[in-house]
Amino acid sequence: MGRGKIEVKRIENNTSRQVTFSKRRAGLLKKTHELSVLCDAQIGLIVFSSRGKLYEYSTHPLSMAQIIERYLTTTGTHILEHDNREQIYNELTRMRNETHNLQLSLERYKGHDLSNAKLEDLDPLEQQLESAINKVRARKFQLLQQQLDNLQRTVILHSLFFHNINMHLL
Amino acid sequence: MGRGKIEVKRIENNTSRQVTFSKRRAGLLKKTHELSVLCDAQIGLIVFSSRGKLYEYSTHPLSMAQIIERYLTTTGTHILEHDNREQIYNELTRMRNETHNLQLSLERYKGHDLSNAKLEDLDPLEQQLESAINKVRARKFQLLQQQLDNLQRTVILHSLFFHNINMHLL
DNA sequence: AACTATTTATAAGA
DNA sequence: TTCTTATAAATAGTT
Repeated sequence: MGRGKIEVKRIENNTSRQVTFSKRRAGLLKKTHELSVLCDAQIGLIVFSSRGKLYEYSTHPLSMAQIIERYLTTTGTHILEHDNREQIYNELTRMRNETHNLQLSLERYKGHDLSNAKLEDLDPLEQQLESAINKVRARKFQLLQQQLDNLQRTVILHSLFFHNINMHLL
Repeated sequence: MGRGKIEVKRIENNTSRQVTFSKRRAGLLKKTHELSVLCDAQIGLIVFSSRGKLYEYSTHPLSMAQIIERYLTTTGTHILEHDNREQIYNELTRMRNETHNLQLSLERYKGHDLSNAKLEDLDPLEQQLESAINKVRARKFQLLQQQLDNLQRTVILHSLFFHNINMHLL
Protein backbone atom coordinates (compact mmCIF):
# COMPACT_ATOMS: atom_id res chain seq x y z
CA MET A 1 0.00 0.00 0.00
CA GLY A 2 2.12 2.70 -1.32
CA ARG A 3 3.77 3.76 -4.53
CA GLY A 4 5.13 0.27 -4.88
CA LYS A 5 4.64 -3.17 -3.49
CA ILE A 6 7.29 -4.40 -1.07
CA GLU A 7 8.43 -7.84 0.01
CA VAL A 8 7.94 -8.81 3.62
CA LYS A 9 11.56 -9.12 4.65
CA ARG A 10 13.98 -6.99 6.63
CA ILE A 11 14.56 -3.61 4.98
CA GLU A 12 18.31 -3.39 4.58
CA ASN A 13 18.57 0.37 4.00
CA ASN A 14 18.93 1.84 7.43
CA THR A 15 17.15 5.11 6.83
CA SER A 16 14.18 3.69 5.06
CA ARG A 17 13.85 0.95 7.70
CA GLN A 18 13.71 3.72 10.28
CA VAL A 19 11.10 5.65 8.33
CA THR A 20 8.98 2.58 7.69
CA PHE A 21 9.20 1.71 11.38
CA SER A 22 7.84 5.12 12.34
CA LYS A 23 4.98 4.99 9.89
CA ARG A 24 3.94 1.40 10.40
CA ARG A 25 4.32 1.62 14.17
CA ALA A 26 1.84 4.50 14.19
CA GLY A 27 -0.47 2.51 11.95
CA LEU A 28 -0.22 -0.57 14.15
CA LEU A 29 -0.98 1.35 17.32
CA LYS A 30 -3.98 2.94 15.63
CA LYS A 31 -5.33 -0.39 14.40
CA THR A 32 -4.76 -1.95 17.79
CA HIS A 33 -6.73 0.79 19.44
CA GLU A 34 -9.52 0.50 16.89
CA LEU A 35 -9.85 -3.25 17.33
CA SER A 36 -9.91 -2.81 21.07
CA VAL A 37 -12.66 -0.19 20.98
CA LEU A 38 -14.80 -1.53 18.12
CA CYS A 39 -14.85 -5.12 19.35
CA ASP A 40 -14.51 -4.65 23.07
CA ALA A 41 -11.27 -6.63 23.23
CA GLN A 42 -8.51 -6.34 25.81
CA ILE A 43 -5.24 -5.84 24.02
CA GLY A 44 -1.65 -5.39 25.02
CA LEU A 45 0.96 -4.50 22.42
CA ILE A 46 4.65 -4.33 23.20
CA VAL A 47 7.09 -3.14 20.54
CA PHE A 48 10.84 -2.95 20.96
CA SER A 49 12.58 -1.18 18.10
CA SER A 50 15.82 -2.71 16.81
CA ARG A 51 17.61 -0.12 18.96
CA GLY A 52 15.72 -1.23 22.05
CA LYS A 53 13.28 1.64 22.38
CA LEU A 54 9.93 0.61 23.81
CA TYR A 55 6.50 1.48 22.43
CA GLU A 56 3.34 0.07 23.89
CA TYR A 57 -0.42 0.07 23.77
CA SER A 58 -2.81 -1.34 26.29
CA THR A 59 -6.56 -1.27 26.42
CA HIS A 60 -7.90 1.33 28.77
CA PRO A 61 -8.51 1.06 31.70
CA LEU A 62 -6.37 -2.05 32.03
CA SER A 63 -2.70 -1.48 32.49
CA MET A 64 -0.17 -3.50 30.58
CA ALA A 65 0.69 -5.20 33.87
CA GLN A 66 -2.87 -6.41 34.24
CA ILE A 67 -2.99 -7.74 30.70
CA ILE A 68 0.32 -9.50 31.23
CA GLU A 69 -0.96 -11.01 34.45
CA ARG A 70 -4.05 -12.25 32.70
CA TYR A 71 -1.91 -13.65 29.90
CA LEU A 72 0.37 -15.49 32.31
CA THR A 73 -2.55 -16.88 34.26
CA THR A 74 -4.41 -17.94 31.13
CA THR A 75 -1.46 -19.65 29.52
CA GLY A 76 -0.02 -21.00 32.75
CA THR A 77 3.29 -19.41 31.90
CA HIS A 78 5.59 -18.69 34.82
CA ILE A 79 7.79 -15.70 35.00
CA LEU A 80 9.73 -14.23 37.86
CA GLU A 81 11.35 -10.95 37.15
CA HIS A 82 15.04 -10.94 37.66
CA ASP A 83 15.03 -8.31 40.42
CA ASN A 84 12.32 -9.96 42.44
CA ARG A 85 13.69 -13.41 41.93
CA GLU A 86 17.07 -12.29 43.26
CA GLN A 87 15.56 -10.36 46.16
CA ILE A 88 13.36 -13.23 47.24
CA TYR A 89 16.09 -15.77 46.75
CA ASN A 90 18.44 -13.71 48.93
CA GLU A 91 15.82 -13.34 51.62
CA LEU A 92 15.10 -17.05 51.66
CA THR A 93 18.79 -17.91 51.74
CA ARG A 94 19.38 -15.50 54.60
CA MET A 95 16.55 -16.98 56.62
CA ARG A 96 17.66 -20.54 55.95
CA ASN A 97 21.13 -19.70 57.20
CA GLU A 98 19.79 -17.99 60.27
CA THR A 99 17.51 -20.91 61.06
CA HIS A 100 20.32 -23.38 60.55
CA ASN A 101 22.66 -21.45 62.82
CA LEU A 102 20.00 -21.17 65.48
CA GLN A 103 19.39 -24.89 65.29
CA LEU A 104 23.09 -25.57 65.69
CA SER A 105 23.35 -23.24 68.67
CA LEU A 106 20.35 -24.84 70.27
CA GLU A 107 21.76 -28.31 69.74
CA ARG A 108 24.95 -27.15 71.39
CA TYR A 109 23.06 -25.76 74.33
CA LYS A 110 21.23 -29.02 74.72
CA GLY A 111 24.57 -30.79 74.76
CA HIS A 112 23.68 -32.88 71.71
CA ASP A 113 26.42 -34.19 69.45
CA LEU A 114 29.50 -32.87 71.16
CA SER A 115 31.57 -35.62 69.52
CA ASN A 116 33.65 -33.18 67.51
CA ALA A 117 33.62 -30.31 69.98
CA LYS A 118 37.01 -28.95 70.95
CA LEU A 119 38.15 -28.48 74.52
CA GLU A 120 38.49 -24.71 74.04
CA ASP A 121 34.83 -24.52 72.93
CA LEU A 122 33.58 -26.53 75.86
CA ASP A 123 34.67 -24.21 78.65
CA PRO A 124 32.66 -21.19 77.50
CA LEU A 125 29.70 -23.48 76.83
CA GLU A 126 29.93 -24.96 80.30
CA GLN A 127 30.09 -21.48 81.82
CA GLN A 128 27.14 -20.35 79.74
CA LEU A 129 25.12 -23.35 80.88
CA GLU A 130 26.10 -22.81 84.49
CA SER A 131 25.03 -19.21 84.23
CA ALA A 132 21.73 -20.32 82.70
CA ILE A 133 21.09 -22.92 85.35
CA ASN A 134 21.85 -20.38 88.07
CA LYS A 135 19.35 -17.99 86.54
CA VAL A 136 16.74 -20.73 86.37
CA ARG A 137 17.35 -21.61 90.01
CA ALA A 138 17.24 -17.96 91.01
CA ARG A 139 13.90 -17.62 89.31
CA LYS A 140 12.64 -20.79 90.97
CA PHE A 141 13.76 -19.44 94.34
CA GLN A 142 12.04 -16.15 93.65
CA LEU A 143 8.78 -17.87 92.75
CA LEU A 144 8.91 -20.11 95.81
CA GLN A 145 9.63 -17.09 97.97
CA GLN A 146 6.58 -15.35 96.55
CA GLN A 147 4.40 -18.35 97.25
CA LEU A 148 5.68 -18.45 100.80
CA ASP A 149 4.98 -14.75 101.24
CA ASN A 150 1.47 -15.18 99.93
CA LEU A 151 0.91 -18.07 102.27
CA GLN A 152 2.16 -16.09 105.27
CA ARG A 153 -0.08 -13.19 104.37
CA THR A 154 -3.07 -15.53 104.24
CA VAL A 155 -2.19 -16.95 107.61
CA ILE A 156 -1.92 -13.48 109.12
CA LEU A 157 -5.31 -12.51 107.66
CA HIS A 158 -6.75 -15.64 109.15
CA SER A 159 -5.39 -14.92 112.61
CA LEU A 160 -6.66 -11.34 112.43
CA PHE A 161 -10.05 -12.64 111.43
CA PHE A 162 -10.15 -15.09 114.33
CA HIS A 163 -8.80 -12.41 116.63
CA ASN A 164 -11.76 -10.17 115.69
CA ILE A 165 -14.18 -12.96 116.27
CA ASN A 166 -12.72 -13.55 119.69
CA MET A 167 -12.99 -9.83 120.47
CA HIS A 168 -16.64 -9.91 119.57
CA LEU A 169 -17.28 -12.92 121.66
CA LEU A 170 -15.69 -11.41 124.66
CA MET B 1 -11.86 1.23 4.50
CA GLY B 2 -14.89 -0.47 3.34
CA ARG B 3 -18.24 0.32 1.83
CA GLY B 4 -18.74 2.96 4.42
CA LYS B 5 -16.84 4.86 7.03
CA ILE B 6 -17.38 3.79 10.63
CA GLU B 7 -17.01 5.55 13.93
CA VAL B 8 -14.41 4.24 16.33
CA LYS B 9 -16.71 3.08 19.10
CA ARG B 10 -18.03 -0.25 20.33
CA ILE B 11 -20.11 -2.02 17.66
CA GLU B 12 -23.39 -2.73 19.36
CA ASN B 13 -24.69 -5.36 16.93
CA ASN B 14 -23.37 -8.63 18.27
CA THR B 15 -22.93 -10.45 15.01
CA SER B 16 -21.21 -7.68 13.18
CA ARG B 17 -18.95 -7.03 16.17
CA GLN B 18 -17.97 -10.67 16.00
CA VAL B 19 -17.32 -10.51 12.25
CA THR B 20 -15.35 -7.31 12.49
CA PHE B 21 -13.30 -8.83 15.29
CA SER B 22 -12.36 -11.77 13.10
CA LYS B 23 -11.40 -9.62 10.13
CA ARG B 24 -9.53 -6.94 12.00
CA ARG B 25 -7.78 -9.39 14.28
CA ALA B 26 -6.37 -11.16 11.23
CA GLY B 27 -5.33 -7.80 9.81
CA LEU B 28 -3.69 -6.75 13.07
CA LEU B 29 -1.71 -9.96 13.38
CA LYS B 30 -0.54 -9.59 9.80
CA LYS B 31 0.51 -5.98 10.29
CA THR B 32 2.26 -6.90 13.52
CA HIS B 33 4.21 -9.61 11.78
CA GLU B 34 5.11 -7.29 8.90
CA LEU B 35 6.39 -4.56 11.20
CA SER B 36 8.43 -7.10 13.10
CA VAL B 37 10.05 -8.52 9.97
CA LEU B 38 10.46 -5.35 7.91
CA CYS B 39 11.92 -3.27 10.70
CA ASP B 40 13.62 -5.90 12.81
CA ALA B 41 11.51 -5.13 15.86
CA GLN B 42 10.64 -7.41 18.75
CA ILE B 43 6.91 -7.42 19.21
CA GLY B 44 4.47 -9.07 21.53
CA LEU B 45 0.76 -8.78 20.92
CA ILE B 46 -1.83 -10.12 23.32
CA VAL B 47 -5.51 -10.01 22.40
CA PHE B 48 -8.34 -11.18 24.62
CA SER B 49 -11.71 -11.25 22.86
CA SER B 50 -14.70 -9.97 24.78
CA ARG B 51 -15.49 -13.61 25.53
CA GLY B 52 -12.03 -14.17 26.95
CA LYS B 53 -10.44 -16.11 24.13
CA LEU B 54 -6.74 -15.45 23.71
CA TYR B 55 -4.93 -14.62 20.47
CA GLU B 56 -1.28 -13.71 20.40
CA TYR B 57 1.69 -12.87 18.26
CA SER B 58 5.31 -12.76 19.24
CA THR B 59 8.39 -12.15 17.19
CA HIS B 60 10.21 -15.31 16.34
CA PRO B 61 12.32 -16.73 17.93
CA LEU B 62 11.55 -14.81 21.09
CA SER B 63 8.71 -16.27 23.04
CA MET B 64 6.05 -14.08 24.54
CA ALA B 65 7.52 -14.86 27.95
CA GLN B 66 10.85 -13.36 26.92
CA ILE B 67 9.20 -10.24 25.54
CA ILE B 68 7.19 -9.87 28.72
CA GLU B 69 10.32 -10.29 30.82
CA ARG B 70 12.09 -7.66 28.77
CA TYR B 71 9.09 -5.36 29.12
CA LEU B 72 8.95 -5.78 32.89
CA THR B 73 12.68 -5.23 33.25
CA THR B 74 12.68 -2.18 30.96
CA THR B 75 9.73 -0.48 32.62
CA GLY B 76 10.63 -1.58 36.14
CA THR B 77 7.15 -3.00 36.53
CA HIS B 78 6.74 -5.69 39.14
CA ILE B 79 4.48 -8.64 38.74
CA LEU B 80 4.28 -11.77 40.78
CA GLU B 81 1.87 -14.37 39.58
CA HIS B 82 -0.65 -15.37 42.13
CA ASP B 83 0.53 -18.96 42.52
CA ASN B 84 4.15 -18.12 43.06
CA ARG B 85 3.40 -15.18 45.25
CA GLU B 86 1.38 -17.35 47.59
CA GLN B 87 3.90 -20.16 47.61
CA ILE B 88 6.80 -17.85 48.35
CA TYR B 89 4.85 -15.91 50.92
CA ASN B 90 3.97 -19.14 52.75
CA GLU B 91 7.56 -20.31 52.67
CA LEU B 92 8.81 -17.00 54.06
CA THR B 93 6.18 -16.97 56.78
CA ARG B 94 7.01 -20.53 57.78
CA MET B 95 10.71 -19.72 58.03
CA ARG B 96 10.10 -16.56 60.00
CA ASN B 97 8.05 -18.50 62.53
CA GLU B 98 10.64 -21.21 62.78
CA THR B 99 13.40 -18.67 63.28
CA HIS B 100 11.41 -16.83 65.89
CA ASN B 101 10.66 -20.01 67.83
CA LEU B 102 14.27 -21.05 67.71
CA GLN B 103 15.31 -17.66 69.01
CA LEU B 104 12.87 -17.96 71.90
CA SER B 105 14.07 -21.45 72.75
CA LEU B 106 17.65 -20.32 72.67
CA GLU B 107 16.90 -17.39 74.93
CA ARG B 108 15.28 -19.78 77.36
CA TYR B 109 18.29 -22.04 77.31
CA LYS B 110 20.52 -19.11 78.01
CA GLY B 111 18.33 -18.25 80.97
CA HIS B 112 17.51 -14.80 79.60
CA ASP B 113 14.29 -13.13 80.57
CA LEU B 114 12.74 -15.67 82.88
CA SER B 115 10.67 -12.92 84.53
CA ASN B 116 7.38 -14.39 83.37
CA ALA B 117 8.39 -18.05 83.45
CA LYS B 118 6.15 -20.33 85.48
CA LEU B 119 7.37 -22.70 88.12
CA GLU B 120 6.16 -25.74 86.19
CA ASP B 121 8.20 -24.65 83.14
CA LEU B 122 11.33 -24.14 85.15
CA ASP B 123 11.81 -27.70 86.38
CA PRO B 124 12.05 -29.32 82.93
CA LEU B 125 14.31 -26.49 81.83
CA GLU B 126 16.57 -27.00 84.81
CA GLN B 127 16.73 -30.72 84.11
CA GLN B 128 17.46 -30.08 80.45
CA LEU B 129 20.27 -27.73 81.39
CA GLU B 130 21.67 -30.14 83.94
CA SER B 131 21.64 -32.87 81.34
CA ALA B 132 23.42 -30.56 78.91
CA ILE B 133 26.05 -29.53 81.42
CA ASN B 134 26.67 -33.17 82.29
CA LYS B 135 27.16 -33.97 78.63
CA VAL B 136 29.57 -31.08 78.26
CA ARG B 137 31.53 -32.24 81.29
CA ALA B 138 31.54 -35.81 80.03
CA ARG B 139 32.96 -34.61 76.75
CA LYS B 140 35.56 -32.52 78.56
CA PHE B 141 36.54 -35.51 80.62
CA GLN B 142 36.79 -37.65 77.51
CA LEU B 143 39.03 -35.11 75.79
CA LEU B 144 41.26 -34.74 78.83
CA GLN B 145 41.50 -38.50 79.10
CA GLN B 146 42.59 -38.66 75.46
CA GLN B 147 45.25 -36.02 76.02
CA LEU B 148 46.49 -37.95 79.01
CA ASP B 149 46.63 -41.17 76.99
CA ASN B 150 48.56 -39.42 74.24
CA LEU B 151 50.98 -38.05 76.77
CA GLN B 152 51.54 -41.44 78.32
CA ARG B 153 52.13 -42.97 74.90
CA THR B 154 54.71 -40.28 74.17
CA VAL B 155 56.41 -40.94 77.44
CA ILE B 156 56.57 -44.66 76.71
CA LEU B 157 58.02 -43.99 73.25
CA HIS B 158 60.61 -41.77 74.83
CA SER B 159 61.60 -44.41 77.35
CA LEU B 160 61.86 -47.01 74.61
CA PHE B 161 64.01 -44.61 72.58
CA PHE B 162 66.32 -44.00 75.48
CA HIS B 163 66.33 -47.66 76.27
CA ASN B 164 67.55 -48.37 72.72
CA ILE B 165 70.24 -45.74 73.00
CA ASN B 166 71.41 -47.32 76.21
CA MET B 167 71.48 -50.72 74.52
CA HIS B 168 73.67 -49.32 71.75
CA LEU B 169 76.04 -47.71 74.18
CA LEU B 170 76.50 -50.90 76.05
C1' DA C 1 -17.08 -17.55 3.26
C1' DA C 2 -16.74 -14.41 -1.02
C1' DC C 3 -17.24 -10.20 -3.21
C1' DT C 4 -16.37 -5.39 -4.08
C1' DA C 5 -16.88 -0.48 -3.32
C1' DT C 6 -14.58 2.39 -0.52
C1' DT C 7 -11.67 3.81 2.99
C1' DT C 8 -7.28 3.62 4.95
C1' DA C 9 -2.35 2.84 5.13
C1' DT C 10 1.82 3.71 3.35
C1' DA C 11 6.14 3.63 -0.22
C1' DA C 12 8.39 6.65 -2.63
C1' DG C 13 9.30 11.20 -3.68
C1' DA C 14 9.75 16.14 -2.43
C1' DT D 1 11.67 14.91 9.82
C1' DT D 2 7.24 16.07 7.72
C1' DC D 3 4.11 16.54 3.76
C1' DT D 4 2.32 14.77 -0.53
C1' DT D 5 0.32 11.53 -3.44
C1' DA D 6 -0.04 7.40 -6.20
C1' DT D 7 -0.99 3.02 -5.17
C1' DA D 8 -1.43 -1.17 -2.30
C1' DA D 9 -3.97 -3.16 1.32
C1' DA D 10 -7.70 -3.55 4.51
C1' DT D 11 -12.24 -3.96 5.34
C1' DA D 12 -17.69 -2.56 5.82
C1' DG D 13 -21.50 -3.83 3.96
C1' DT D 14 -23.51 -7.02 0.94
C1' DT D 15 -24.46 -11.56 -1.21
